Amino acid sequence: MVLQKRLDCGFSGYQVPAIPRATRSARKRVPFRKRVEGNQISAFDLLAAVAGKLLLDKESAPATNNTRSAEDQCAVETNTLKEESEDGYQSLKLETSNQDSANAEFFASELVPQTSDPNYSSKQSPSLRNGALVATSDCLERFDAQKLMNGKIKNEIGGLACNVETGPSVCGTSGDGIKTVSENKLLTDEELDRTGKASIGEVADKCPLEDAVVLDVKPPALVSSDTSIKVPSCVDHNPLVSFSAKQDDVNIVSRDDEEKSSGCTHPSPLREPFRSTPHIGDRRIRKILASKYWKVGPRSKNVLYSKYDENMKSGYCSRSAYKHSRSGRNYPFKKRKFFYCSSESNSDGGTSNDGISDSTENNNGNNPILYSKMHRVTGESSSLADQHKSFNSRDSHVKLRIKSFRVPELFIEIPESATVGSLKRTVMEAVTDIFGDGLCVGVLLQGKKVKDDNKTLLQTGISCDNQMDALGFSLEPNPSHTTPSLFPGGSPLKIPRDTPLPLARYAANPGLVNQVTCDPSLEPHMPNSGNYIESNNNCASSLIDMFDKSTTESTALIAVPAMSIETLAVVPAHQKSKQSDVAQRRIRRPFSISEVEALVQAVEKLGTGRWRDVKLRAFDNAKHRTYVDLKDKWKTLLHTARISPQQRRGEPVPQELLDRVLNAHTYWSQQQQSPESCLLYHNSTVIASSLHDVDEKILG
DNA sequence: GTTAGGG
DNA sequence: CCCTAAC
Repeated sequence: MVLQKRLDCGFSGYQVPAIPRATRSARKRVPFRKRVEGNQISAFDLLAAVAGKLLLDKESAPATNNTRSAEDQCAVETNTLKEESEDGYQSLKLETSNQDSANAEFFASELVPQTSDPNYSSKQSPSLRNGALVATSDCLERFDAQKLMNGKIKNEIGGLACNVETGPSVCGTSGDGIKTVSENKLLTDEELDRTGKASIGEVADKCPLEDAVVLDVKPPALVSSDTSIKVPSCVDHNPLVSFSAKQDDVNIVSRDDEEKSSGCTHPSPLREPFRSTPHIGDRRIRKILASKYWKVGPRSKNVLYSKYDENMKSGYCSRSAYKHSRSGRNYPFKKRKFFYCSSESNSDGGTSNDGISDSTENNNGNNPILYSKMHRVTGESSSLADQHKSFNSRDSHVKLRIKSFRVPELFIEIPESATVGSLKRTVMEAVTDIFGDGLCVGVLLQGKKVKDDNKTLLQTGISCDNQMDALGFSLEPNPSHTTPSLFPGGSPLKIPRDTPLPLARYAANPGLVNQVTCDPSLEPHMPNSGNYIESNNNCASSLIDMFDKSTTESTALIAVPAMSIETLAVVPAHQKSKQSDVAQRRIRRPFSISEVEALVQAVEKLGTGRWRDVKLRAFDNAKHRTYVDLKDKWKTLLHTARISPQQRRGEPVPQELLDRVLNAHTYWSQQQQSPESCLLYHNSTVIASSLHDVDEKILG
């Protein structure tokens, strides 16, 4: 049979924007909308997702009206970089960045000390516990919700790690309006003007809370590299609110390759919103997202594998994730039904994720209006507020700038015959899956994960004086599923099984015929005529093994990690054991045509019932295929062969192979019953060709 | 450890 | 793919 040749592409990142080079050079802004319509892969979606994610936590941000001032409008710049990875694969790096730091800034708001009071925490959205990083970009505001929705954002997420670099530091006291020095001169007056127009109120109006609820929009995941987002510190996470900006306002700015250094992307999970502080950090930090290896479970025909970063291993994996992932794929953002500790958090208007608050010059966090609003909205307890206040007054701000987010490396294998469109869809799906549901941000200080969300930055050691290089951020799975640490007193680990967890499944579009697999280093392989699925298997297996390894070792799952390692660490022994008891379900790896070919050939020769031999003969090198798998596959092949083509799903198996399956099955069935019929059978011209090996063997 | 079959 | 009974 003819197998399609596949192309393997390694993606170290996605370049969001496909902004025309020329444009970029010119540093012009490209209307967001335009880009979207441009059928770009979704830079838009990606951005939206990212932005949304960062900005909102729908769950956590129920009702906030506040938004960031219009002034905060930010432009997202995109940078397209092409990289050549070591393995020779082409890597596409998608980076978006805000062009104007002045316009878009990503600030890390201080963490608000939280009380240990369980009640308190329960009220908060899980993500809120600490300072939230909220990044809101004006530009993103509007499109966000809808776009995001359209963007199919999925729940599960892998972890991303990013490093924060210290950017040009701007230190200011809380009182200072922190004005970021714009590195870019890109903004035009007009732009600036525009930016300034939107008022908070307007924004709020635009984004009614209800909408958010109704839509159940998930915070988009984010990711854009080099994107600086300014978020009012007081901004709620309410997606709607955040995205209230007009579309017009949203611009993608292409930026020159000036700052390519940033290859990082980082996500900021909204899940853990920080209570944004009115103050803005003094420093601007550039976060670099280190790409990790993400592993993606195969979906239907297409399989995307991404490497998961070791860091990510930290354990964001969960078996449950796998199962959930199936359902997780619904794009319409489902409202997350379950909140970790309390469902209240959802309704809690107070929730705000503010991790990074965007501050404009005005809002430095000092903006009284925003401030008050924030409190009101968040509904923080007075005590908390007080703490907050005091904290702020004496504390200097740490200003963080996220330079870029880097999408985890993904490897895609797709037939040459696949269309570009299918490739795009596949990639898009992979990306949306990854960012899909929410990401939470993990903070790493000098390589160590900062677990205590209640500690202040100061207490944690993150201060203006610190080397920001030591600060890193990682993307973690949605906290709502995992954030035990947030509830010191409670038992975090309850992960309700019945609760629909967002899953992440990186499945390729079902409609696609492409098979995406991993293997960067391998050349496209053709099935061998021999029984062995040689290189093919080897490659695949090696990759898979790698995946498996990382998965098991790290405990991190590809898709939706249920919890982080740390989380696990704090889990009670019994719970832990419980988890460990449940072996992780293996990732689904659809059989390729070449594998089917090999299987059929082996079975024709060896017969059914000798799966171990079949395994050794044809899949000895495919470590991930057990004889049970082969047996099961044969079973399904047989079933497939017996049903009408219309009823078949998945990557179509050549009829020829199916015919051989039926013939072999018939033949061997007869063999078992009456060995004598063997000869008779062999004479049959129908199977003769396919069974000639068998003949030889038998006859010989 | 394999096989076979249901889930 | 998982789980298990049966061998």
